[in-house]
Amino acid sequence: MPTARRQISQKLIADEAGVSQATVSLVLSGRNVSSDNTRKRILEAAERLKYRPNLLVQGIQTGKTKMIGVMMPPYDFFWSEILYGIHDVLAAADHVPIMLWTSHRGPSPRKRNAPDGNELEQIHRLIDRRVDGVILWPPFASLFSDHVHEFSSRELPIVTIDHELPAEFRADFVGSEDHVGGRLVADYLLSLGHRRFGHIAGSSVATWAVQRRQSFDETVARIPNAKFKTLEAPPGDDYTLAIEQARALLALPDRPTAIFAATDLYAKQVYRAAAELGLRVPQDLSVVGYADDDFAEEMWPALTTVRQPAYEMGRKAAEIVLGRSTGKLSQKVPIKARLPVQLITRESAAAPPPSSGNGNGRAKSKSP
Amino acid sequence: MPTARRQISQKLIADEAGVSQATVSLVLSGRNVSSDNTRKRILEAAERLKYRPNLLVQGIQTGKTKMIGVMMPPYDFFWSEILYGIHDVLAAADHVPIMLWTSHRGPSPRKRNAPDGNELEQIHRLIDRRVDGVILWPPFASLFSDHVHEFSSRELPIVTIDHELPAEFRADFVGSEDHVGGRLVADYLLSLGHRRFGHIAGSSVATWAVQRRQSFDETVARIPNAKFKTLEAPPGDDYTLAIEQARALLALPDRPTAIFAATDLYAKQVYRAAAELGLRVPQDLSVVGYADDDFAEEMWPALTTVRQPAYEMGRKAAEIVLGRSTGKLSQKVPIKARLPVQLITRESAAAPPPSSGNGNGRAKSKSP
DNA sequence: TTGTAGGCGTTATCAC
DNA sequence: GTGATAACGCCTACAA
Repeated sequence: MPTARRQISQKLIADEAGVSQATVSLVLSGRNVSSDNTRKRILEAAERLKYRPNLLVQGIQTGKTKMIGVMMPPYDFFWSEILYGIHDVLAAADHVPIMLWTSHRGPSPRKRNAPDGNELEQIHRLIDRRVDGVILWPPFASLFSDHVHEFSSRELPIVTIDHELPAEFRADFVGSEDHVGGRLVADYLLSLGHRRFGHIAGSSVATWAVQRRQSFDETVARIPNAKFKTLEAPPGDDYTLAIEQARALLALPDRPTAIFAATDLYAKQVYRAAAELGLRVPQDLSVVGYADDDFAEEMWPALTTVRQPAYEMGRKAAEIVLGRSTGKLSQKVPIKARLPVQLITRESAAAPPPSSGNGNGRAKSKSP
Repeated sequence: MPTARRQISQKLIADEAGVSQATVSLVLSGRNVSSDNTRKRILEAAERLKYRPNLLVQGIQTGKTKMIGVMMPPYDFFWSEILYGIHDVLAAADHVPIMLWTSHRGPSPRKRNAPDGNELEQIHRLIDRRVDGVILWPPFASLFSDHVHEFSSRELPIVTIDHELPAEFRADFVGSEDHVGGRLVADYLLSLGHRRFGHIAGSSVATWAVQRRQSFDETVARIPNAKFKTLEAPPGDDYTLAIEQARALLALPDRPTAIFAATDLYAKQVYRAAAELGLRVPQDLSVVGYADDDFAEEMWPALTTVRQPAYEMGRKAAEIVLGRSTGKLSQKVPIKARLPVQLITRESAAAPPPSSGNGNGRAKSKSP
């Protein structure tokens, strides 16, 4: 009968097997080719006692906790997919994610996405538990980069997703080809005959947003008679703002015939604003989103959008933190991984209405 | 210049402040009203050195890691809401969730939800890190209840959501009024005039499914001339099966005029099956879902469904584990918390078609 | 191959 | 109030 509420330790196994605790440690960790005899006794005792190693102790001993801080909420389909990717890679490597975030809720009318002022505390919760590295989602990385110094000053591996941190942080990055995505959309809309564009760009401090915007704008700007109007959002809650921006774009004197929304969530708001004005998508207004969220193909009409390989992005991010943590990834200069994107053509974009006074369909698009 | 790669410890602070390490411990943990003098010196030194406590050590000392195992994926909107609830309560209590699960992906055509055979390993990852308690989602709790013994035998607090474990596990439970939800749906459909029902019930081993089914069936069975056909799913992947079940129900000789889907996901499949047959919802077929997932109101037509207070359920679950872990919750008998549900009436249910040969609208529903 | 002993960064129990 | 000193459970030389 073991004393009181004591854990089942290697010491216990040692006693059972008649060896020293050190030997148990060696055998259980497989670092030692002990004699088959003692080895067997130890293994059996461990089995019998249902021994389980204490990774806390291992952590303070080895400096590795096999825990990764993941500051990212299950915000929507896209981010959940990324979480799946992270999870799978970590689990396969015998690591676990500690998932934290700093806003109370997610998107959709029922949710909010406001910072709650506890960013520093959350960071400290990770540091105090000595995670081996962290993965950060864009709003956090962009809004609270000061706090991120808490990580970098302790030389914790950092990977950001969809937002590049300044070089001083020495953070790795995983994203998708945002600089390609904007161009894909622009080319597509131009080829349909559109010449007046609106763009709901998202936060001006988020690199994913900036790059989508730039590549879109640049591509459109090359066409002589094309016009475009871009609306940015201030850092912070951009979702509720999107509906107002959509209304603003549609109220323009020279109303755009196509709107590029930098996320599918924004696109949804564009649909609403269009409906308010009795504009039909795509007959009166073409809309293109970004991300290929799960609801995109069920929107009505189904949303044309740019698909990012979310699950793979999550995997990649996890692989990088693990690589940094274990030292297997030695490349000094921060990694900037960009996975390929793909235009998913559905039903929300078509040729502009004939009366629109600019481009009017593929056939005539070359004769201004 | 501190030696090598040593952590900033209480010992260091002690040296800086000219006191013993023990005193530092007392002051930092606020367990002691030291003289204002030393207290100040210690606090300043800690600040200067950017000291951060090591919760790993604290964990092996106190037996509390302030980490909660959350075996639940960001499966969809509903489960993400629950995760938000859990997260918020844990964070407020200075705890963190370790989120793990055992299937590779979630729902939707792009996802799967099959067990991956790593359930035991995942459980051990939590135990090895000495979490203070665990929260389990239904598929896990119902499919792998054997493994759950790993927790209960170590007397770890267990809270299951939406699925009640047998008494031997001494597990607490949080759910919603599934026994009310089924009745709400039945009453509503009956009042519309329906008399022939189909029910896609989900797994027969999940208590949420069983209770929704029972309360639905019982309510319908009270009506003399009402018929109903219920299809269950075997344990495991029920999502891909739902479309087939929907087809089967609609192929019945006496085709149901209303189908109650035990989840919104199933309801979506019913829409598909109906579309395949050219049946219109709700004119030819009424459909009611369950959960009020985020896509429910955007389905076409908008889905009538039963809303569960997901976020609150998550909060409740976290409050219970915390209560158990800290001992503040002393009630011996397992808690069974059921939060209220609410019928959300939208557009997917209406009176049955006149030609349906059974009930035909509210007006005549009382004269058979 | 196996045992001894020191240390990891705390908390906890005593004395002083 | 404060300081030794012993745990906590394990890893890691270093010895034997």
